[in-house]
Amino acid sequence: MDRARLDIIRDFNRTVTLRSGALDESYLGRGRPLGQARLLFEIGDGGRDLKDLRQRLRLDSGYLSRLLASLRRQGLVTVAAEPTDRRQRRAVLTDAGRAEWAAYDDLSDEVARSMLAPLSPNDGARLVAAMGEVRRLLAASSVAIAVEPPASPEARACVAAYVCELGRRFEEGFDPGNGNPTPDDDALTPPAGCFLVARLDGRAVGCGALRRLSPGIGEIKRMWVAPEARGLGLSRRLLAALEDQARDLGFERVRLDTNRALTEAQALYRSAGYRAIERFNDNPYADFWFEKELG
Amino acid sequence: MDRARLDIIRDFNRTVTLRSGALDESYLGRGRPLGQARLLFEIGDGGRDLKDLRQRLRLDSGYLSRLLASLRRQGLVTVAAEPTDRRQRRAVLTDAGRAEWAAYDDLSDEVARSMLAPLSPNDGARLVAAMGEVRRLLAASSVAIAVEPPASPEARACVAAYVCELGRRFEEGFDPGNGNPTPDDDALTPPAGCFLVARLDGRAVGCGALRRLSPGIGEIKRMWVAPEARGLGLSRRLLAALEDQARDLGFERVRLDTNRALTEAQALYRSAGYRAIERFNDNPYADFWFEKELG
DNA sequence: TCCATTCTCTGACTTAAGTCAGAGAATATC
DNA sequence: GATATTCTCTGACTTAAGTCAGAGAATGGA
Repeated sequence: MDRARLDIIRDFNRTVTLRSGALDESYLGRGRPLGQARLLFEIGDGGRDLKDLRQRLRLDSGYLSRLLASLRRQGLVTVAAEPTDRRQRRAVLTDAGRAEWAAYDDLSDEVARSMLAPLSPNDGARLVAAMGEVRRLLAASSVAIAVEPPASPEARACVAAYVCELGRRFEEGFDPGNGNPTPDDDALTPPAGCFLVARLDGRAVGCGALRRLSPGIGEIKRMWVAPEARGLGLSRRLLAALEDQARDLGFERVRLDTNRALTEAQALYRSAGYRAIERFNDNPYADFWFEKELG
Repeated sequence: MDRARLDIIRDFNRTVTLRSGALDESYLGRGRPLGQARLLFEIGDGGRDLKDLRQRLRLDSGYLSRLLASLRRQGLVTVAAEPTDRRQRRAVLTDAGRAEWAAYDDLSDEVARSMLAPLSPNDGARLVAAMGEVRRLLAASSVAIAVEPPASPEARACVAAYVCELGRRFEEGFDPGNGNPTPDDDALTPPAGCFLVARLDGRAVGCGALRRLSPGIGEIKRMWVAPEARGLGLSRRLLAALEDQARDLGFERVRLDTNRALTEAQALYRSAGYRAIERFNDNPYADFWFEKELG
C-alpha cells in the first residue's frame, strides 16, 4: 500500500524531470550555456539586484559575477550600483537582452504547448488540472515551520505584513498600539513563549506567536499566511505547530481572540477543536474568544 | 485562457524540476558524482548490457566506458562479455555494488516519503493521485506516431506481439497463415499503403497498418498497443493517424474487420464514426466488419 | 572616527561532463 | 574467405560549473 504510493512518486520524479529537462535543452538551443540562459531569464524585464539573483539561483558570488561579465560582454546586460546603497549592484537587460529574454520566454511557451498538443482537449484539461494540483501540494509539502527569534528581519517583515493586512480588513482599521499592548520580544522567545516562521524555499511566507497569558495558559497571536501561500493548508499546520510548542512549554491550554472580519480564521479555530469562551482580555479589536484544551 | 494554461504548465516545470532535484542532491550525498550514481542504479540487481545502458542514459560509449571503469575500480561492478555475442558486454553489480544500490534505493524512497510527510493524509492522497495522472498524461503526450518501413525490426516485433496477443484472446486461437493472406511489405509501404509505429521515448509501443483493398478503399490492419502503453488514448490516436494517411494516399473510405473477443476495439471503431457493414472478406477470424467515409 | 560588516569582484583552482577520432575484437554478410 | 558492420575501449580534447581566499569599496554602529 505505502509501497505503491512511493512507487508512483518515484516514477513521477523519474519521468517528469526527464520531460521537464526538455526545457533546458530548448534553452541550450540558443547557443548559450544553461547558467547564462537561466540568469538572463531571471533578471527579467525589470532588472534585479545581484543579491536577489544569487539567492534565487543559489550561485556563488564569484560565479555570478563571472556569468554577468560574460552576459555583459555579449551586450545583453548592464550592471550598475543601486543609488540607495552603493555596495549593492543591480543587473538590467539592454534592448538586445530583452530580445533574448523574449526568445527564451517563447521557448518556455513552446515547451508547454508541445506537452498539450498531442492530447485531446479533455486530456489536456486534465493534465493542466493535475499539474496545478501537484505544484500546489509540492509547494505545501516543502514549507518548513521553525522557531525563530522574533527580532529577525524576516519575523519583523511577517509581523509588519500582518499588521498591514489587519488594517485593510478590519472595518474599524487597526492600530497595533491601541489598547492591546504588543508583546515584547522576550515574551515570544523560549522559555516564555515562541515565534514560528513558515518558509517556502527560504522565503518567509507565514508566522505565528505564542506567549504566556497566565500560569498554565498560553495565548496564540500573530497568525498570518502570505497571500501567495494561501490554499496550502498552511494556517492549519501553523496552528498545530503552535499547539505543539505550547505543550512543550508546559501550557495546559491555549487561548486566542479574533475579529469578526476574519471569518476563515474563526472556521479554522472551530474545526481545529477550539470552543468559544467569554472575553478574557480587553483587546478592542476582538469580537470572539476561543480556547482549546491541549491533550 | 490559453495563457493561463501555459502559465500553469510553466510553473509546474519550474517547481517540479526544482523539487525533484532533491533526488539528485540526495544521491550526491554518497560522495559519488551523479553520473556514476545513476549508472550504478541503472545497472540494478540483474545487471545490464552496455548497449542498453547507453541508450537509457544517453551516454557516449567512451564516456560510459570511463564511468564503468571508475565503478570497477571502486569494486562495485564487474563487466564481462556476453556468451552469445562476445562483442557485447554486460555490467553486473558485485555484492558491494548491490549494497550501494540498496542505499540509493533507500534514498529514493526517502525523498518520496519526505514529499508526503508534511501533508495531511487527505492531501497526501491527492498528491499521489495527481502525480499518477501527470505521469500518465505526459507519457501519452510524448508518444510519437510515424510512418516506418514494415520490415524494420521494431515493426516486426510489434506485429509479432500483435499475433501473439490475438492467439491468446481469440477463443479459436489465431494462426496468421490461415485463410487471410498476410499483406507483404510492399503493400504496407507508400504509395500502396503504410505502416505506422508509435514510439514512447524511442521504444515501439504500438502499430497500425493500412493497405489498398480496392480502388478508393483502404483497409486498416494490425492495430496494436503494447500493454504498458494502454490507457493513454493511444489507439484512438493511431486510428486517426491511419485515417489521415488513408486520405493522403487518396482513399475515400476505409474498412476493417474485427473479432468478437475484441470488445474494446469494437467500441473504439463505433465511437470513431465507423458503421457496421456486410462481410467484405473471407477472414475466418472476423465477426464484424466496419467502414468509415473519410471527410 | 574607527571598526565591523556587507557586497561585489578577481585570481587561482578543481571537478564533472561530455565530445571526437580511431583502434581492435567479434560477428554478420556477400 | 574477404569485407563490412557492430560494439567497446583508449587517448586527447573542450567546456561548464562550481569553490575558495582575499581585495577593495561602501555603509552602519559604537
